[in-house]
Order: sequence, then C-alpha cells, then structure tokens
Amino acid sequence: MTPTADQRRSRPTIRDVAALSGASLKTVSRVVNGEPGVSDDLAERVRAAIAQLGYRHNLSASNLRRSNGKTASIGLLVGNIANPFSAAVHRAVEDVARRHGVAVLAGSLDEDHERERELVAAFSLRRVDGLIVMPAIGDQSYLADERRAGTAMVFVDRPPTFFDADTVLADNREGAATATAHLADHGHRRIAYLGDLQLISTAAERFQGYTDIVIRRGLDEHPDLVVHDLHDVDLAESATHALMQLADPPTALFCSQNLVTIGAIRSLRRLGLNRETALVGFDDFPLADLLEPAVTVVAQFPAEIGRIAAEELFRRLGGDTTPTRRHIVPTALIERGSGEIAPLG
Amino acid sequence: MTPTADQRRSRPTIRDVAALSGASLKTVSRVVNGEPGVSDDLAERVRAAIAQLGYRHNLSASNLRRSNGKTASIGLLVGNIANPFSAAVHRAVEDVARRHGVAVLAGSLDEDHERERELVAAFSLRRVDGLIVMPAIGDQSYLADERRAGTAMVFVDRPPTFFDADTVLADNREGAATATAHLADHGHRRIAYLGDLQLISTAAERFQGYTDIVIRRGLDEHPDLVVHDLHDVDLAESATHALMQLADPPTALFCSQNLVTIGAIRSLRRLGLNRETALVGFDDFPLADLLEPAVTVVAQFPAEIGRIAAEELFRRLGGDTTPTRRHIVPTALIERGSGEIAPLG
DNA sequence: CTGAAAGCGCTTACAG
DNA sequence: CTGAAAGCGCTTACAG
Repeated sequence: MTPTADQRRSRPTIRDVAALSGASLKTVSRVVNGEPGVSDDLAERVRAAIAQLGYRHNLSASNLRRSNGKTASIGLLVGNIANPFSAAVHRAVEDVARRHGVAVLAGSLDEDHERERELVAAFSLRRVDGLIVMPAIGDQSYLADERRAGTAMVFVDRPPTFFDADTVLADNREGAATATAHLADHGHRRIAYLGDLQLISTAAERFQGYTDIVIRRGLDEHPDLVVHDLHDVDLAESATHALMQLADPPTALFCSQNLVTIGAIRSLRRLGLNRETALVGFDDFPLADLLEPAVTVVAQFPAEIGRIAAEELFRRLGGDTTPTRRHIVPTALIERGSGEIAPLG
Repeated sequence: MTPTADQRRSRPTIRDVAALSGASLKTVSRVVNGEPGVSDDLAERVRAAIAQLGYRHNLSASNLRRSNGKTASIGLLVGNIANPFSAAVHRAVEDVARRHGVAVLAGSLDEDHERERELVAAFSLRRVDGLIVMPAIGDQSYLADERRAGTAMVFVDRPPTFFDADTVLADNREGAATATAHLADHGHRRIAYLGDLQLISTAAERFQGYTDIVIRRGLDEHPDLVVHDLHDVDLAESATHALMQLADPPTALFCSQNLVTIGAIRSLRRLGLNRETALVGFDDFPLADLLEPAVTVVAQFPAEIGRIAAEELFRRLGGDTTPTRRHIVPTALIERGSGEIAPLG
C-alpha cells in the first residue's frame, strides 16, 4: 500500500483533497476560496475531505499565481518592541490589520540604521504588502526600490528623510511649547530642557517648542539650562544631578522624553528636591499618577497614531493614489501635580 | 519597444536577472543562494544585474520548491502585545529569531480562545516554521493537526491543556510561597490573597503557593481573605477596598499579578493605608521602586522566559526529537519596602 | 456547474 | 563550471 497524505508527515495538498473528494483541483480551489459555481453536493464532499485530511491552504503558493499577489501580511518597524510607546503603536496596528485579515511582522530597530535596512530587506524577501516604519536616525532614500516594487509605506512618530511618504506624527513642537508655557504660567523663569539625541527629529521638534516659549516669554536663557543627547535613564539622572548643583539651578524641568523623565525624577528624589522642583514630561507613562508628586505630562496617543497609520496604509493598499499626507495627532497636557509646583521664594 | 522589467511596476524576477547578465536561471539561483560552483566572472555579472534591477529574491517561491520548505518565519501568540510582560517575551524571542535569520509574526489573544484558534490558522496559512504560544484559557488539543504537519511548538508562561509540548514557565507556586512566607516572616498572620481568574493556570499555581504557606505556618484562614477572578485594575481596587473595610482586615496583601498589585496600591493610597499595610506583588513592574513605599515584588524574568522558549523552538527546528521538556525559570524576591512593613500593634 | 492545461518564481535532479 | 527540463501548490484563462 502506498502511503496516503494523512499518513505521511507532510501537509496534505489541494491535490490530496481533490483525490479524496473526487473533484478536480479547480473545484477544490473554488471551494477553498469561496468562489461561486460549485454545486452544494460537490462543495460538501470537498469540505468533508478538507476536514478529514486537516488540509490547510497554502497562502504562498496561492499568491504566486494570483494576479494581485497580496501576501496579506505587513511589516512593522519600531524603535523597540518592548518599549511602551512602540508596543501601543503595535497593538493598534494589529487591531486594524486583524480587521483586514492581515498578519503583522514586527521588528526592533534600536536606533540602528543598518538594522532598519536589514529588517526592510527581510520583510521584502517575504513580500509584505506594506510597511509601517518608525525610522531610525539616518535617511530612508533606500526605500525607493521597495516602493517602486509596489510596497505601500507609512511612517509613524518620525518623518522619513530624503523620502516622501504618508506620515503620522504627534504634535511635538506644540506639545513641548504647551509644557514649557505651563511651567512659565506657574511662575518659573529658569526652566531647564532635558532632551534626547539631537539627531532624532522628535527631539529636535520638542526643543523647538521649548525654545519658542523661552523666547516668546523672555525666560532665562543660559547654555547650562539646555542638555541634549540623553538617550537613557542613567544619562538623564546624572545630567539632572549636575543641573541641580549649578550656582543658580533651574526651578523647573521640561523632560522631552519618557526615559529622561524617569531619570530626572530619580535624581530629584535622591536630592530630596522632588517636591520643590517643578517637572513636566513629554509622553505619558504607567503609574505617573501614583508617584509623589504625581507627574504632569504632555501625553501622546500612541494607540491613535498606530491606528491612523494602519488605516492610512490600508487606504493605500486599497488603491488610493492621492498625494502624500501628513497627519498630526494632538497632544494633551495632563496636570497631576509635579507641573504645578511654584518656584521657591 | 517592449517594456523591460525595471520599467514595469512589478518586481524583477530571477528571469530578468538571467536575461540581463546572460546567465541561466540556475546560475542566478546559485549566486543568490551562495552556492558554490560559479566562476567569479559570471557571479560578478549576475551580482551587477541584481543591483541594477533592484532584484529581490522571492522567499515564498523559493520555498515552494525547496525540499525543507522552511519559511524562516515563526509565529508568537501572547496575551497582549502591549502588556509589558508579553512585550518583554516578544523582544527576547525577536533577538533569538534574528540570529537565525527568522522573522516573527505576532498577535494578541486577549484571553480569547477563539482568537487563539484564528491566529494559529492565520499563521498556519502562512506556513510559519514554528509557534511560541502563551495560551488563552481553553484547551490546545486542536493543535495536533498543526504539529502533525511539522510545525514546531513551544509554550510560554502557561502550560498547554490536553496537549503535550515543550513549555517554559516561571516558578509560580514557589514564587508565591516565597512572597507569602516573606510576609509571615515580618509578623503577619492575616494575609489576604488577591488573584486573577482561577481558570488561568498561573493564578491557580500562585494560589497554591500562598495556600502552602498559610497551612505550613498556621496563618489565619478565612474565606474573606481570599479573592479570586480580579482580571483588571478596577476590580482589584474595589476588592481591596472591600477587604480593608472588614471588621478584622488583613495586615498584609499578596497580589498575584501586576494589574492586581496596581489596583491594590491605588486602593490603599486612597484609604491612606499604604504605609501601614504590607504588600508583595507577583511580577515586577516599571517604577515599582519609585512608589512610596517602594513595592516589594516577586520578579519573573520574561526576557529569560522568552529567550529559553525561542532557543527551545530552534532546537526543535534543528531536528531535536528528544522527549518534551519543561523549563522552570526561578523567580526572585526583590525587597523594596512595602513587603517589610510590620503589622500594627 | 466542472475540469484540463499552462504558468506564477523559484529549486531539484540531471546532464553535459 | 553551466544550464535545460520538470515540478513545488496553487490560480488563471479557457473550454466544455
């Protein structure tokens, strides 16, 4: 006896289903794809064979011949999958993709341009229909080939460099201005800026927003009050420590990013200054309301950013060829206490 | 003039590369796959053509004919991609997969068994080589077909039900016992248990660990001290509130899960009891050290769990057919303050 | 309503 | 070292 499909370890194919049900390949294909024009009787026999064999359609093989060639999968490139902002974007993208029957491949860039190119290549090899990219520092002109091949693309959180594509951004400059103005409104004139790598566009935008208010309100300007390139908690903590040792220390801090905010809080705690130094952070974080004082932040809405980006991508995949768009998602100031501390004296 | 490959919008194929370089399909295939036996000269011409055309290998087509049939992609199913525990597992899996040149498809289950089946089907359709699953409540016997078809599988965080497969778990029972014993060591006899859905195996294990110590140490046993089925922050908060209104309230709380811990803390804060009620949480969380009091926890190591699971999966994909294994990853008590509060009086 | 032949982009199994 | 033919699992484009 020759082995039948379900005795072998390999997967049953459409051929096995055809043999068992006594239908042709094409008829099985029709049933599997829900195409009309198969008698109820035959369709039922085919379905029974599918169930009996545990047949599972091969999407890749199907796509190879199919004219539209969609793989029903998209790629998502974020800073770091384990980071709450990226994770919230990811979840929102997943939810939209799911409604479209599309699977999501995801990868972390760790601010590494080489890694970005590798991941794009890896996803391209797998013929993703589209890409949602939170780009690393570096330019995106290399994506031209990819787009020419028909891959849809949307950028999130940061705009692409030397490349034009749909982009969904938080209102970084405005949000930072709001944070800084809020501190000024509470009487602060020496407001420090603690920011991430200057090469990151969001950091640059947030610094602009801070500067806008410093100039407009005539606040104290001093090079010591501005610290850039704080990319992790430890750097932020020591920078804050140094800042508070100045002869004339700031009375308020604007922290342009999550990890910076946490580093600054650690430092203020250690110095016992957390109840007298005002602080506003850019980007909300879990438990910000349970710290003492609770932390005032400019919240971004990563889930909203992810959702819009995914919808934009599917609009493009649906054939929309209108000019490139840029969505700006507003931020919101959440007053919790740390930003409402008045300057001493 | 007929359009050439790079003028059309579609992707160039191996055929276009062959035509441009003057080599045969097979030779181009050899170069693309790094197979030996191509003269330097020809290989160089092929590479030049690839670069000029922006040719990108089609992994699906390649796999269709290839004997091993590997898609170099795996699927990861977690509770919720946006949850820190799941996200940490995901990142660890990504890092291992990356070293193997494998891409990761990920999806969230939201404790929904139907969703689990849908995602497995969606990933199966895409012929993932393996699956790493943090299963939802419900049984996993439906995976038998999938495994017969050759898909490797590893379970994380929770064991599969009615299905045997490699599994990587935290030491839930032991960790919960350690937490409870720690509270007893600090003089507590009325220790409440606040837990997640009893149907979740980790919750059941943790309750066992709590019970082990209650019995061994002869601690107070009262039905009011045990609250199950707290699946979110709000439920945990109100359950804690009710607990503290008892005629004889607990002097210490063991919170068997992250969100429960946070809900309990919110409640204690609101009641002004956070500095006099001892609390140990299962599973660490960001900023636990910055709360007041800082939160003592039994830490799990999700990155470690994810890494071991991924390595296990690749071991199986590499052909290992030894019997199913179960890895237990130890937990660690981190004393930060909340767990070291002595009972009043 | 049903199916036989050709072909998607690639690799296998050969032959030179 | 190099390549022509057949075939992977499916769909397209036809024909009945």
